[in-house]
Amino acid sequence: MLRVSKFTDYAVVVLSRLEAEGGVQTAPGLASGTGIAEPTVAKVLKMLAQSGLVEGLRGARGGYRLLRPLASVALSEVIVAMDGPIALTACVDGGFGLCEAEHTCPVRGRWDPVNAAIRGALSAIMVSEIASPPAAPRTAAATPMPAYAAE
Amino acid sequence: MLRVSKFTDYAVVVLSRLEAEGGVQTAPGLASGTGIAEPTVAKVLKMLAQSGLVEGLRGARGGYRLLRPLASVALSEVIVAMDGPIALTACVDGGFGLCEAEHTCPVRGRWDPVNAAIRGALSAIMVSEIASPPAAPRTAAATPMPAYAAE
DNA sequence: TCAAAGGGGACCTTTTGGGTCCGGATTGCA
DNA sequence: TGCAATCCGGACCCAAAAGGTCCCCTTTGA
Repeated sequence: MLRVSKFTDYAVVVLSRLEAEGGVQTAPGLASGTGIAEPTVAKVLKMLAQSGLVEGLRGARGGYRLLRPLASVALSEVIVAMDGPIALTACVDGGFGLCEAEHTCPVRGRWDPVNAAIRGALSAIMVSEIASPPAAPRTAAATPMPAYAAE
Repeated sequence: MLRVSKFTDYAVVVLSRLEAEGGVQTAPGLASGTGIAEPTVAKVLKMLAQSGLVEGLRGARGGYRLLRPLASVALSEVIVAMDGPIALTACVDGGFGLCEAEHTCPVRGRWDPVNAAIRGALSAIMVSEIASPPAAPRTAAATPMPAYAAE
């Protein structure tokens, strides 16, 4: 249903905890602090480290450290780190040979502006805006939300 | 990976075909015209009919008819019709009792502005913009697209 | 030298998306 | 009046991906 993976959700929670505590935190410590199972937290942190959002420090007294303040980390970066590149359809930017109805498909390549719009929207939101519990009251729903049939 | 279902893709193709041909089209006819398997097309059309985007005419000489021009149908409507409501996370607008770490989770309810932003972006794009093959050249990438690591 | 921690996989389980099929209801046409 | 075409609403099944766990190796401070 057009949703991000749970890992993205976890990542935001873990990042939030990392910034709240400050300094170097261990994976088990973050697990108990967030209530997420430890192996899962470890996996999330590994992925975040590979994307350069956190830094892993090995050895005894090691742990993970935030590399950038969450106010400068766009939500899209976290999503890309956890879920891979943001593309709403399988036909991304004109790949060939994958779609059998390639010659008849009138939609080829036309999803690009849609992807761009989504990326833009997610790049405008910083992780700190959804992570900080006692944060400044953000103007909720800056974008006009049309009235959908709430299923 | 933050993508819509194939059904949404199919729906856009079918709607496009429906508008291109005009009048009443049968499900088998649309299937052969689009290259999509017939049962799948039928399923897509059923869902579109339930959402009021097309109308099903029963009996012999029946078929499906477009109810509104695609230029007035927002892409978000199609996505909602096929994939259900647009909500990036499971915790939608403060549901209770589902998340075990409910009391410790610092992110509760804070995804709402994100959802709103996505909805807004998808509501601004009309189906005709991605459906029509010889359409007017739309200003691609109206939103600044940050440079991601293309995986 | 040892223990605490991250690194990088392989592996398994569950969910769900994607697709097919069937019987029933409706309606135009011969 | 019967028949055939067509939509309607499910149930059902399969495969792929997500979600989660575990193991062993490397690194490093005490």
